[in-house]
Amino acid sequence: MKQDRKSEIVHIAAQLFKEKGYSAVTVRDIAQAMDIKAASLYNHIKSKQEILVLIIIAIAEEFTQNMSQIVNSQENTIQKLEKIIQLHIDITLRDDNLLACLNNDWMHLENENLHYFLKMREDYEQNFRKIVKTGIANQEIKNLNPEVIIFSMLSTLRTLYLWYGKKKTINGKVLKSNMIQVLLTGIV
Amino acid sequence: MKQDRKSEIVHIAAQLFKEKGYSAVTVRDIAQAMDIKAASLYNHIKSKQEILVLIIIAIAEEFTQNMSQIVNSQENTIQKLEKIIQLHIDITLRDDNLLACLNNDWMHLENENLHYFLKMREDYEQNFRKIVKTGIANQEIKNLNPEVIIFSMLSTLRTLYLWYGKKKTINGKVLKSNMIQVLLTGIV
DNA sequence: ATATAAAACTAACAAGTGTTAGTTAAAATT
DNA sequence: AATTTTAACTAACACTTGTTAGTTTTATAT
Repeated sequence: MKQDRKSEIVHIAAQLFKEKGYSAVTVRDIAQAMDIKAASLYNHIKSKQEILVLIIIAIAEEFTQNMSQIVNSQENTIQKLEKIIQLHIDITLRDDNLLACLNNDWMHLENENLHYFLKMREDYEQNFRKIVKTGIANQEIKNLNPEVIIFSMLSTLRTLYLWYGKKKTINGKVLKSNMIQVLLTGIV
Repeated sequence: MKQDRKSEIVHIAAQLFKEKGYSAVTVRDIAQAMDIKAASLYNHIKSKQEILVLIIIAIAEEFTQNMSQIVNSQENTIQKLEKIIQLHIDITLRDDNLLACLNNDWMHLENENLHYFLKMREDYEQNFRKIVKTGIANQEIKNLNPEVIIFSMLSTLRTLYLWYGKKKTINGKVLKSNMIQVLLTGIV
């Protein structure tokens, strides 16, 4: 089936992009990794750029949609933050290569796709900010600079793929409970 | 003086590398940003690669040296962790472009420089690990998975430049105290 | 078995890559 | 003022880039 081969290209490309970045990976590199010639890729994809779009946009939409559900739910702030941690862990464990690519290569998206991505990213952070500020107002979390809180949590969650790549031993549940403790209740 | 022009190239290149990554920036891009022709760059530098080396290695050595002092000092674990936070904040506020480049483009270093960098990075993390494990043994910090603690702190500190780029308003001291609170004592 | 579609191939393109050679203008030193 | 050094320039190189055209092989459907 056609979709299979295309998806194969996307996943192999994502792995290469993770290692060297979008710009440093040539279509000939991707073809070689699939054991075909570069021109043959174009039976399945429209351009190198299309590969990048397929990698990034789907995952970005998944984050956006889940965040929207979380922020609109009836749970308290702590539960919402735990759900966010869970979301990042789930996607990282499932698709760490795609996620690496989203994190490192989004700026090579072009035109509408770049704008669409940036809009989603902005919305995501805005929702995060809303949760944190509500939590501070409710005295569910400490009255610290919300931007520092958001940035600290997000940078850890966003780069989880870096660390998961090395230590695939730890299982999802243990990871989640450790992350929640470290990120929410601190280490001291 | 010759060194001035060379350093100018390095800093302008670092800014471009931060925006698009090492591979996506051409020597013609760098030249244009300096308002000269690409070939003229080669009166000052040996190669594009040399620029990358100059950007990354000096800062990596600065981290290595400071970490070595911290780990060998007589202070307690909390004080050591605070010193590490301080170190990252100081370098970020001073050289955020160089730091961005170190974080994103280190994999484009070649041969000995790549190995040298990776060795420094490994040593840095090893020293961090030692501090954390000692802190757990002394019951100065909670008995959580040390890798999760290290990863969480490091990913926040390493990507500080991302966030500082947007909000240059916050001053160093306030930033430091907020970071210490968030990273060490948690938000709940 | 034959016709159709899918997916590989070879060959080539135009544009862009880092870099070198040789030359000229500007600055610093004698 | 003459000379040397520094740093810019133009022109070109060999190679790599993403992509297209046209063709052949492989798999699917009739």
